[in-house]
Amino acid sequence: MASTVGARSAKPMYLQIADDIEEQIKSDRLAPGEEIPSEAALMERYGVSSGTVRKAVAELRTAGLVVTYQGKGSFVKSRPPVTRKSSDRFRRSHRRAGKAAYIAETEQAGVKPTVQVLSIGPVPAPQEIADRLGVEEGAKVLARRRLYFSDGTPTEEATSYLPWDVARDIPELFEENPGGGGIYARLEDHGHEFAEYTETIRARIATKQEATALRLSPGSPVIHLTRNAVTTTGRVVEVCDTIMAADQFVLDYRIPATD
Amino acid sequence: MASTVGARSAKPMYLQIADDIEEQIKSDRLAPGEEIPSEAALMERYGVSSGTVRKAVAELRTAGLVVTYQGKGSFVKSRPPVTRKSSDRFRRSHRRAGKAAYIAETEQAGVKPTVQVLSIGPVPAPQEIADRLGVEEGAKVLARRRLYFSDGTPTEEATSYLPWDVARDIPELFEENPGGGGIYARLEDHGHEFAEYTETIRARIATKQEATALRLSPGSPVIHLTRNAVTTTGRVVEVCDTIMAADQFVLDYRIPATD
DNA sequence: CAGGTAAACTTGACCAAACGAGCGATGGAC
DNA sequence: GTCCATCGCTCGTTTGGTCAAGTTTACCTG
Repeated sequence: MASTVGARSAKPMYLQIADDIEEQIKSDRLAPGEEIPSEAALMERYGVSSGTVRKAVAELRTAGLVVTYQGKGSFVKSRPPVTRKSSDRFRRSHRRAGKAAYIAETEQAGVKPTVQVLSIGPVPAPQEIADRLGVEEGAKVLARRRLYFSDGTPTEEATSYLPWDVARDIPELFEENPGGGGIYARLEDHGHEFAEYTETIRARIATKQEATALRLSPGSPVIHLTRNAVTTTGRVVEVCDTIMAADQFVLDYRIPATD
Repeated sequence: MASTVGARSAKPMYLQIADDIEEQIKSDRLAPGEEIPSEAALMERYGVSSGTVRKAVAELRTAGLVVTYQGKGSFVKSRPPVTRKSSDRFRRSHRRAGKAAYIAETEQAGVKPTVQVLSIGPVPAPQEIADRLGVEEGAKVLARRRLYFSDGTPTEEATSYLPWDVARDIPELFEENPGGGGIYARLEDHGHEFAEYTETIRARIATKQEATALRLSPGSPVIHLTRNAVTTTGRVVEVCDTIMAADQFVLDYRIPATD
């Protein structure tokens, strides 16, 4: 495979090299999981310095096309099955069938979902969470923090916050496995009938902590989704704060036409 | 302001310098729009080489905290008023009051919205659009491409696609200004009564073209939102494909609890 | 004062090199 | 066969530049 990059081109060398490799990835000449040429090989092939090939590889990382490991090399990112999160995942019928929302949503993606509970216990409510729950900032709330995996890859980190006066009456909420249908089923078992769920969506670049938790390259985008679970009395009995790897999810919503 | 960075620290110098500057930004010692020290000044202040300060500044760019112009310097990104897109923006009452959806949504953000029409005319329908409109790929559809600005800053690039047999009966759709209430009002005037809007949300890093159009730094995240406007007969009479600067928008959705 | 030009300043692309940290294969000792 | 040390390969951090491209400031002339 000869280099087709000319020194006379107006485009910077590092972009030309990145484009070449991107083209190979897009045309499957470099398959997902396959290693791209090492820095030394690229330096020789394109006749440029180490700094220039590093900048090219950094471009590919920024574009989300490769992932790099020190001492190993750079690999084409595999494109995982995408999970669609639709409104249907909160149907009571799923819960009655023993399925928590995350089970319902990953089933159609054909991936094996697992969940790792990171912590369960009382915390002081951060400002935004307190506002949403209608409690004082710093008030005691129950936090359930967990990491979701699809086919062994971490895709989502989520923390549910529940008002203490609601949580303390439901012992399953303090267990790693809250039982069939998840915590929403347990809340319903205790008389909290849901009227609606509101979701707030933001997107940004992952923080260092998030990138580590979700095994993302620095600079990767994440979706930040915050959900209120609202009962028929208008009370918010759970706020779920979620960070998701953006390339792993598609969110679907339906908005009825109203006057 | 003395440098507090020690050579014996385990953290790489470039990250320490980036953290220092980030701390100044976060504590408003460097205000939005203000210039951070030049590369030469940072080199002298921290006693490091140009490559190291450049790497530090690149970190800040990746984190979305600064924007850099060749020949000028690096500036703290201003944090613009955030526009919330909620379900309410599609209310018929807004349209009857002469407001298109984008007017309704920017009003509460206190920003001055403007729109620049980039092109209006027939195009062959791309695959995903064709699938959504229920036409053949490549079929003739009307495309209305525009750029939205808040307070003079581009925030969103949107293309509406309408089936040709629907569009050809509505002359206003071929004009830059389709009239009060926007194209949804014109579609309703012609008997297309809306039942619902479906929205599909993705997030990713902006392409080069998108970054240029929205004046974003390379590596900035965008929200990709695709909406179907569905009539009471179940027909999709418009697909709107939108790329939004992620830091400028918050999306709100309500999901009714159903069985 | 206004306009043009040159100099100074700033970032972008690129070079060449050194050393540290991490990974995996290989070979030798037990 | 297992374990450990060594070596070669790979990327991460850093140095110390040069030249190109863009912006701003200073100076000179009309």
